[in-house]
Amino acid sequence: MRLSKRGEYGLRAMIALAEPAEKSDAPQMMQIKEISLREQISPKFLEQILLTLKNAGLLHSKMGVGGGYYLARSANEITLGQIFRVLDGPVAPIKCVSQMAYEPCGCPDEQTCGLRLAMSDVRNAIADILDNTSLADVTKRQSTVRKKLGIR
Amino acid sequence: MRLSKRGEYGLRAMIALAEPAEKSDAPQMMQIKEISLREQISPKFLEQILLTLKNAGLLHSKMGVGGGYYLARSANEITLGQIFRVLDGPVAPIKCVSQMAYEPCGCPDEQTCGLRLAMSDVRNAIADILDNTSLADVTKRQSTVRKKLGIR
DNA sequence: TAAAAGTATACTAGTACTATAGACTTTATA
DNA sequence: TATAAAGTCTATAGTACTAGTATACTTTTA
Repeated sequence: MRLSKRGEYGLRAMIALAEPAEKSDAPQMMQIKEISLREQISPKFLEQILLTLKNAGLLHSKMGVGGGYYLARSANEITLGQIFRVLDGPVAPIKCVSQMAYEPCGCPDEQTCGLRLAMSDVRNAIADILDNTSLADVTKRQSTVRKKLGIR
Repeated sequence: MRLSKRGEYGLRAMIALAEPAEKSDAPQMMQIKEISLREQISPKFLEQILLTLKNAGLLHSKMGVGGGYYLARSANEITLGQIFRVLDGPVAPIKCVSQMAYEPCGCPDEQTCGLRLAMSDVRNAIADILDNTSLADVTKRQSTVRKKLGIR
């Protein structure tokens, strides 16, 4: 049940972009280099990932000097589920329970397949979290934890 | 978030072995060939999978003529989580939230890493289902569905 | 017009996945 | 006691995927 590096890096980058800049509440524009440095990700690899996210409509970019990437929508309108699916594909552990990419899995009778029933529960549990957690939720939670620990 | 074929086949096989035989309530002994035929799995591949499950202590076997595989414990003492972990490894989507195979994931500060907090929720949701669903639960649910649909 | 920054593809080394093959061991039974 | 049925064990092969590099190109600003 693994999140790929692409997925991990993409999620980290999106969270970084969702963090409000110091003193300001506006989401920031950041450059590949900035993010790659801060999150310790190979800049060339990150480049690909951000491009994918951009082509999927989750990021916008500005080319040229002083350019960079920024969120296409506000942080509370982008969910972890959206990002995950772009980079890592369907959430479902097995195709026959996928909402976004259903395919029969070859069991004799799908309706009564016990594995399918159980995996369907798993899919729903994962999707429930990922689709109901926005980037804003994540950054909010981060700063709550920081405050509680007295950090920064 | 995918279940591998090994995991899928292994789970299917274990469920098949947990289904009580006709008229009897005792869990059955089945041969590789039987299971592979019934579940449409390459017998040689299934062989490996069952061996792994046996070496992990979830199955017992009888060699020689009239031999086969049978569950090492009763169906309500074997959970989907146990089977999953043997065949597909840790449940956690990212190593830094794994209970069974923790490893740092390289974020600057683990305590306040937003991705980690979210993925921890996901891990717990998956583990909660997998570790609290026994083979007996699965077969019970299967037969309930069958009854409701008036099948068999 | 030069440099900064994103865009787009192609490529590659390594690893994991999904099997397949073959030789070996154990057991029942004719 | 020989034979066949059945599990055991290890090696290997083809393919796909992963993670990352490389390179050439376009856009924008100063």
